[in-house]
Amino acid sequence: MARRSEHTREQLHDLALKAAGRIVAREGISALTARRLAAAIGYTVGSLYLVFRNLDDLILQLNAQTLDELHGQARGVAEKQPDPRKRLLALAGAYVRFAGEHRHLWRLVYEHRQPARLPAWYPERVARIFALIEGALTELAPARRPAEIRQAARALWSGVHGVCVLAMTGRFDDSSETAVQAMASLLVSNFLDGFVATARGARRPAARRRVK
Amino acid sequence: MARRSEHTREQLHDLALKAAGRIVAREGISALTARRLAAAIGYTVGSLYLVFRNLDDLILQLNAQTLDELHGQARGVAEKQPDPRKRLLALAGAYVRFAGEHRHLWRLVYEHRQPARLPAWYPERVARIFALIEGALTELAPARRPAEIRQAARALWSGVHGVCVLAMTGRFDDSSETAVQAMASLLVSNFLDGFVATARGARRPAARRRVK
DNA sequence: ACCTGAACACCGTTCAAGT
DNA sequence: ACCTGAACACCGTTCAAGT
Repeated sequence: MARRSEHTREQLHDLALKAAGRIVAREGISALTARRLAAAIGYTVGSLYLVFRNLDDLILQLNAQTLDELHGQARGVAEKQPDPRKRLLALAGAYVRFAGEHRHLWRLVYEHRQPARLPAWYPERVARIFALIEGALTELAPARRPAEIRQAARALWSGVHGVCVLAMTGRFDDSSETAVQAMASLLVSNFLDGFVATARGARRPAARRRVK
Repeated sequence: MARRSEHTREQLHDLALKAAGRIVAREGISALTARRLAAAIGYTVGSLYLVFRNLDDLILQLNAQTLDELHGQARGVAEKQPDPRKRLLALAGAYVRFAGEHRHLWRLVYEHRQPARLPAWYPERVARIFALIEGALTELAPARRPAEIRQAARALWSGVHGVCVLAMTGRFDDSSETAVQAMASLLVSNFLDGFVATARGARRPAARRRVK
């Protein structure tokens, strides 16, 4: 039939990406198939391959979109909180909330098998989110070297991420928002207590006052 | 052809499970297909459905096997370390090592979409591993209530898990064993410092000595 | 009773053919 | 030039038919 070009290449691209997001959000990751997506935008499978290299490419771009949205939310939260400790707790809360609200899209971000050669714009998206964490950690422990801050940001945020992963995949008996929020807060506050306490002097705090 | 019954039902079951483990370990999760697995054990697809309800059922049993192996390694490490703090660090190290050595099998454990009604023996497997963490945390902070210990164990281990997740899926610039081990150690030691410090008195340590 | 293998309803991806 | 839709080589799962 070869329909008249009702959309430019770019429009088709955006149309497909938006539809893909809707499908994943509403019906889960496995519902995203080439045929299903093509039907949703009123084209046939073949057309998708005119705009994307393959499904992996499409998913990567969808994930970038998700990361952008996450970054937007995180920045909004970070801007409202001048105290770095409270800011980190708020960021963890925002992360948990985001994962809960967009479970499938969020799962797709980290479950998707990355291609060997990631386009440069992808890690940049991840780095932008980590920058918020690093900023707060630097304010909290200004004496730390940049490399230490980097490592701490990654360790801490992996931790928060891990809490979400296990919660979202139903590995806890209680996976309610509040229970998960509490766990994330516990992890962050204990980590920060330790991180700040060891900022100066011995890498590990000296013997503590014994419980009487 | 209907081959003579060379194996009992049980032998066929074990044969398939072992072959599945080998395939996942060597060729990755996506290589595990019914046809591929059937060929590996010298039967046809149909036979698999005589022994397993479906592929999901098979994967669940494979994951239980993986969890058993992980538990074995963890217990071995735990027994050798009487000091609870060092034990937790050793356990984190063992977890990171296990994830690195059995990346695909380990990924399958937490990426596999769990059926709505898990058989009881599955969560028991997970609980056995958490018990090791809870034991060490109790020794470290005996004043804590069991519910707090439980929550802390989950928060901390989710954290260690998260470090592995991001490392294994190549989200860090440096995903070498030593780099990941360092991150896991950092997370655990800072968390424990915080956890022990706040065990008594204020939930958050009072103002600290200022850097001069 | 045990096992086969064809069948069904799907996949991702390609590409000659139509307009 | 744009888009189709059939084709290819796969999936998981079922089940009548063979021994």
